[in-house]
Amino acid sequence: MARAAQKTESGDERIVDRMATAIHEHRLAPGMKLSEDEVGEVYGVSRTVVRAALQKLAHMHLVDLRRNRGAFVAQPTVKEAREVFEARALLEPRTARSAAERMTPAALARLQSHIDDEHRALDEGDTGRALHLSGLFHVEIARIADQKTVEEFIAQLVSRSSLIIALYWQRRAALCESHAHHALLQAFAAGDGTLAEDLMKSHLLDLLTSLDLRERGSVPQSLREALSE
Amino acid sequence: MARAAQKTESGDERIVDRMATAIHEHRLAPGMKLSEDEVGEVYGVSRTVVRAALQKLAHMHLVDLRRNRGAFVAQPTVKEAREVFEARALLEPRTARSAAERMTPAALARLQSHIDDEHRALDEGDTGRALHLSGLFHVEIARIADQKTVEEFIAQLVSRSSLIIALYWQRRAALCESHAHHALLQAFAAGDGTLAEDLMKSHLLDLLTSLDLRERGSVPQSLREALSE
DNA sequence: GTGAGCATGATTGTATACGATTCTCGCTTC
DNA sequence: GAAGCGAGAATCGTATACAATCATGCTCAC
Repeated sequence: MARAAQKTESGDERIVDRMATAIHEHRLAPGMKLSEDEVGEVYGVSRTVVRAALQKLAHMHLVDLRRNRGAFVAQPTVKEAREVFEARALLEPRTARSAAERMTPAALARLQSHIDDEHRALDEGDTGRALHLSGLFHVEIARIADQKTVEEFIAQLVSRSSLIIALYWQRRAALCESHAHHALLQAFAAGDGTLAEDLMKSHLLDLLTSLDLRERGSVPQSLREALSE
Repeated sequence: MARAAQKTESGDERIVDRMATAIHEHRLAPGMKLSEDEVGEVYGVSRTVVRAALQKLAHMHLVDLRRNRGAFVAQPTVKEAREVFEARALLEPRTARSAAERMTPAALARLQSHIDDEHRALDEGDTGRALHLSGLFHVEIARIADQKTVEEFIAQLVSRSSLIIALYWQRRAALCESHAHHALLQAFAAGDGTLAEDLMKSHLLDLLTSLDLRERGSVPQSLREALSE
């Protein structure tokens, strides 16, 4: 997970990466059915490896595996959405502080390039990809903090945030995000851990308030789903 | 994960539970090879379901999956051990506070019964089982806090702590743990969130200092392993 | 016309089979 | 005698086949 591109990427890992990216970029919508045969045909592999990939995605809470029913792109509930951001609030601010204290010029450059990529994607109108890159910014911070364990948690939470945003986003201004990231970058450049921690805290709060988390569940895509739970 | 015993537990889940328990209770030692054929024979299932189970255990960092080499009970490094306890320090104190604020008589009783079970196991000399139950105490707190997302993370970290303790434990006095848990219980009973948070913080610190985390790797179990890395 | 019951098709769960990679161990060679 | 090498065995990775479960649409009774 989040490891540098390993040349011999075991079959299913390739599929996990591509499907995860598709979900992050909102090309696979929440609730969509992921038939094993269909996925296998797309990637030219058998159901065996598809099942392994789907299981890994299920562990990340990106897909929902229902016994004897199949795999579906996850549909986080309002409660789950809140919990994800509460968990992020516990983990990320302190991690940002650690990152600031361990910052190096090379790491700073990587963060800057993430922001640049994000802006470029935004200019090209590819908001899905911009969102994905925006998430990677957060994961990169955890990596710089040299906390692999926390990094994995954050990576998972960022992933799930993608789905949450797809379902509950209400505000148009995606620009504020870039501003927040830019401010963080400056704190990192200054090596100001306290500032970085505070900025991250308010950035997450800002993200949370930009969601419409009034109890209503998601807009059911079919009558069946509206009644099934 | 951590769900109430579902009657129709999909084949591999049964194996995951039993193997995880075996690892938690230190019946499966770190570094031990887990041959797919062998495991399948033990549980009377085919390699297909064994592979699924091993994959899930790998996601929890309880087993280490090496491509074309097989599955092994994980051997956390010193660095990993530190990271796990740092992550716990980020998550658990605040979660304990939440739990204290949401405490109910029924939840309090469940915690008490956990402690009782732990003492009983200790009296019977089953330190492995006592350790396992001691971990479940922490997970139960997260459940009471009604934070499923954080609960899953804590469950994983507690699991990994089991392996870490198996490798790096140096202090005999397992009793201090029970004392800490008892003190926590009283804070919960009083509904004192601040106290619970502080107690949890120092409890985790105490756990950490009871480990011998000087750089030395693990004691290799075979000459081969001593030389392989 | 409506609703229950059943048969059929589709999809997942599990087992088995085969090819690929790694490990073992005896043999050759220096 | 020790190091390098290669054939055989063991183990893993993937594909395929079959069994179990669920969804769909029909028939038929009311």
